[in-house]
Amino acid sequence: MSKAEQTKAFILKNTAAIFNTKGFQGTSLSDLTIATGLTKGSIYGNYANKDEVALAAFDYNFQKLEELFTMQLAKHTTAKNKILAYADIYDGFTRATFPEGGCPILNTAIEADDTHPALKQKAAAALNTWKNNLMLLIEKGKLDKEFNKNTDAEKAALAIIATLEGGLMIAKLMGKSTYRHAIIDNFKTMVNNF
Amino acid sequence: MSKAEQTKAFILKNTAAIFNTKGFQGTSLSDLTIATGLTKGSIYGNYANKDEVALAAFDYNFQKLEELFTMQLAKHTTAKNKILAYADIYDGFTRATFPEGGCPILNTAIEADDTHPALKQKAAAALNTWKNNLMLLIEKGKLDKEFNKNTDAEKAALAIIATLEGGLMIAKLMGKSTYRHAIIDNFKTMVNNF
DNA sequence: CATAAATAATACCGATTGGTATATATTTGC
DNA sequence: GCAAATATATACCAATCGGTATTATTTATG
Repeated sequence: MSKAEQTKAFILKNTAAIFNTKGFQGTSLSDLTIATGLTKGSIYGNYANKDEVALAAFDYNFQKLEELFTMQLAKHTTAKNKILAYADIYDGFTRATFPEGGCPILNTAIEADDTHPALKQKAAAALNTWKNNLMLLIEKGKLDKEFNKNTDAEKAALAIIATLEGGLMIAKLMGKSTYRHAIIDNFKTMVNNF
Repeated sequence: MSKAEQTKAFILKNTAAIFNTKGFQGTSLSDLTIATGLTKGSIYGNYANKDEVALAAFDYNFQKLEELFTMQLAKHTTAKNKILAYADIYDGFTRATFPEGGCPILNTAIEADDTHPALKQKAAAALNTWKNNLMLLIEKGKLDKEFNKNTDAEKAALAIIATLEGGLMIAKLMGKSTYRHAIIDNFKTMVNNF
């Protein structure tokens, strides 16, 4: 890895969480220089502008999320249990393993949908990836007789994402663990009914 | 209504949608002067600072949302049908009746949860109001034998909000009407199982 | 109609914004 | 180990940020 590649990675590692917490608009160039210890000149030597850093930061954050998903899902063998594992992941969004600032897809979707087409597209692509992975799991579950053969995989995948993201928003906003548990319970019931 | 009260209302009417679309950080004082045709001096004569305008704008947006809810729910008599009416409201979030920029609770929750305690608190209070209204409806539905007497009203209310808000995010991000319909279908199924 | 009080416009403030041209280090290949 | 290429820091830019003191203009009142 060349020096430039190292620095680019170093910048992402130290700023991705800031973008996910403060948002694109809320993150300033000086936030980036403070977090990295680098100067503006150095950052702009590696990225063309703030947009490029933000887009790369989104990729970084989404990749971390995917790694977390992969790791947690690997603990289970059946399709249904793998899907139920999302409950544990989102239930534990306060833990260090979960990206700081919450779900990057949700955060980016809400901030960028009316203001930043490039970021919006990134979020949309990420959500689509997630949806497709869920659909594959659901189809597998149908083959293994864990889910009803009449279950619409796409519909189910979208319902899962909506429940998790909406639930995450509520849990983070209200800070009540009873709410979080209630939502998780409902999620499990839903999955068990597929 | 005094001149000052008129101007304050005028400012809100012309800027609330901007805050809901661009967010608090994304909305500048000059956005406000352009949208109102007033000068900075005039705006700061009616509001102490940008925060005060933003907080009032949230109240304005949430009130509009409540009016929309009230109007649509009034079209139905039974508790279950009133709850199902939320599907139509959120399904039609692209229509002029729905606040421009999406759901103010969702938008504010995501932007402010880690950055702006006062706005976060407004969003939390709004969500709590909504949750309580839903719980009353669910309890009524239980009395009227529309819902199972074992249904946990709070759990059900939280599930409704999570599904709607998560679904709204997906629908707005992806822009696919089939996704929107799939989420609405799932919502209806969920409510029918309460 | 005159006057006082309330409201809005003007003109300004320092700080910060994202961004760049240039100079200085630091790597890298030979 | 020395050049050439690369990477980082310095110093600067105009524009905009949120905010304010002061002046001008309305508006209400006696």
